[in-house]
Amino acid sequence: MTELLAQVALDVPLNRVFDYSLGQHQVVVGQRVIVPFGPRQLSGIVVALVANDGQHGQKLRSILAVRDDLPALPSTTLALCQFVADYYHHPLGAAIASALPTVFRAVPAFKPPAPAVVYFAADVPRLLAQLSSRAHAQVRVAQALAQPQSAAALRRVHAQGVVWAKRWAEAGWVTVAAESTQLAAASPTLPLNAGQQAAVSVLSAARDFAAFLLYGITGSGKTEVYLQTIAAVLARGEQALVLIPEINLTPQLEGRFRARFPGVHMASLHSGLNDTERACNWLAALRGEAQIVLGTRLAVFTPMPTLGLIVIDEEHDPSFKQQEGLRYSARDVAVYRARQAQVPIVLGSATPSIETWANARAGRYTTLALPERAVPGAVLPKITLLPVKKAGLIDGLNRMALAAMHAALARDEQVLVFINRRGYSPVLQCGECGWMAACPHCSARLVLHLRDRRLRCHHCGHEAQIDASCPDCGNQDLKPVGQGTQRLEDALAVHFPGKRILRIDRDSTRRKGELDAVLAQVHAGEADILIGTQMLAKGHDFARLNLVVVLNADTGLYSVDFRAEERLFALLTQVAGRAGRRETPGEVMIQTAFADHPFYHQLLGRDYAPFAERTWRERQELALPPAAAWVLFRAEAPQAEEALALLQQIRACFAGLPAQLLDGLTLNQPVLATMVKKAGVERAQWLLSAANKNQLQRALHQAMPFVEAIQTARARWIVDVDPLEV
DNA sequence: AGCACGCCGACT
DNA sequence: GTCGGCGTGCTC
Repeated sequence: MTELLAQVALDVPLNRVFDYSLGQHQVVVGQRVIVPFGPRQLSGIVVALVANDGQHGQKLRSILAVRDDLPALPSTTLALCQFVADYYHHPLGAAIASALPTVFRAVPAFKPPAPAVVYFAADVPRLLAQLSSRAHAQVRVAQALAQPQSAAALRRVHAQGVVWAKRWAEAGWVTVAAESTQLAAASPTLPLNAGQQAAVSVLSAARDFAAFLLYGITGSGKTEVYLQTIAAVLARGEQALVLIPEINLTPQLEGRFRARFPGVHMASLHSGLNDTERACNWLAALRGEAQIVLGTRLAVFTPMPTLGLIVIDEEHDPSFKQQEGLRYSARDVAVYRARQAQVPIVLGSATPSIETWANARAGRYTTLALPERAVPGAVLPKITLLPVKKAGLIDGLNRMALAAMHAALARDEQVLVFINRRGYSPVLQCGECGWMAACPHCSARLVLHLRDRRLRCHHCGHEAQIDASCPDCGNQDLKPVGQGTQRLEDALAVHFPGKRILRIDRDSTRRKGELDAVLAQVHAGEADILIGTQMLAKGHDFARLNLVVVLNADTGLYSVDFRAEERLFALLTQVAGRAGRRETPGEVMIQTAFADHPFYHQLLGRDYAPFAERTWRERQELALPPAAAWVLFRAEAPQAEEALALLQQIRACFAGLPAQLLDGLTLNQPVLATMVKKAGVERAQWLLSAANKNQLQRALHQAMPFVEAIQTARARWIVDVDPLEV
């Protein structure tokens, strides 16, 4: 009988698995094990059991422990991780690690907390009769038990509250019950318009794999379509996986789902949860107890034994692509997973990514259009373009924008001014010689933050004193150039005396909970003018807000990044969605120097389709994704030359491929990164372009072993398949 | 990625 | 004389 070895995937940056003898342990594939690894111990997942062919000799070590805090991962989850590892050219162990909650990556066994319970005394007088009337604290706790009380609530009544309640429970005077989900009445199912009805019918009927683009303008009621489709999935006894962007309005959407499905076990998986909550929710999904899983991109890996539907809301959102480590696209992984699990997937957006658009127009995805707003009579906000002429601007604002703001404020409405630049001004410049304050660690300007009288680098966090005079020529006249949120706040305070101005950016909402507090202030009507960055673009629904002014939209046009226009369209559509969500029509004023650009023509047309079509044609003409497949190698080193040299070596690994694999590939030259120096290291990148993803993957699979074998002293590289930002 | 081993500067 | 800097080498 041959001895079996466990192949264990470990979260180390080595592209292989490690073999261990089983020792005395019973081991199955998918199980979590603790193994010795050099001088330390690591947690890993058994990915295969193979016969020992004796090739390891004395090197073979034995599994130290099998953890039963986690059921063996299903083979489908392992297969999904294997696909992700192969496609993104990342070690399997790292892929599995990113699929697991953090507690299952650590060596100690995870101990789930005791389920939350409530204490309750059905007969308080009988309980009180047992107590000495002089035991005032006990009496207070007993009286509180007339209502069901959580342990935390009892502790607030008295430090010993829980201890006493447990004692009384043993004596039978108090009952202990699981903290049941509040069985409130379900929020009503909303009536559907024709488009929504058609979408729900098609989606509810779909079995097996099918991909749908739910293409609905802002306010067209996509969420209601998800909810009613999910209701059908739950009725079949299947689980639904809902992926949402990484933004701070997860609680709102979660609330809406919970309200609709009050008795349904819903597990959320997002950054707002602590490690324990996340592990518990994840386990509930794995055991099939959680019927709905709602989470950000990391939730795409959650094992779900009876998965019946995947929903990706705001599928165009860049946060679905992980920007470090394993650089996966949760949207693309989700489509693969839907195919693997033979279930339908819905990608919803008002402004679909061009990738999804191309899939839809090629017939790979079925388009379900929601052309009308869900609330009858609700109108789209009016969009006006305002010219930016240096002479015509007052503190960066067009006269008409100022006039519209005055009018809106006079009607007691709120105004949102959207500016995508934090700080006071983005540049501090010498009026004499042109010197500008620059970061010593990055090839970037320092941003002037006048509030705390500091210069700050937005890329590495470096801070510096404001120079009294120009370090180059000694001139005392250093001027802030350009406008940020702080400077705008100062300017608006002068223009609108007495109005309450609230600035909402990363500087003003740095600490946890601060943003929620500020938003609550807005909802309570404690602000007249809101100044916001990107943060405010998404989701927030302010009732009294009808005017939105966008200041520096143009930075998205004529950008080096070919996806900038696409992002700007999505952003402005979302910003416009902030205005006039109720009965009053909203107004959006966009200050631009390029009013003639086809982009604005199409934005004003309020129809994404012509923009998407033009963009898709351009991508085809220029062979840009998704009309081509890209992989980007990034390298960093103390000196840019070393990074470039490493990229040349990587390039050589591809240049040496056989001719039939080179066909359709474009091997560009390594170039310096847009921001060469960042946080003290110098960076360069090399782009490899292929006619399609298959060709790219074939070349990568041939060449990557050679790339991984490159020995470098000081330079590091990473690979980014389907990069979002170039 | 960690962590150990291994050879050169400023301290009790 | 040692404490400790981080270069490079290995992990079944």
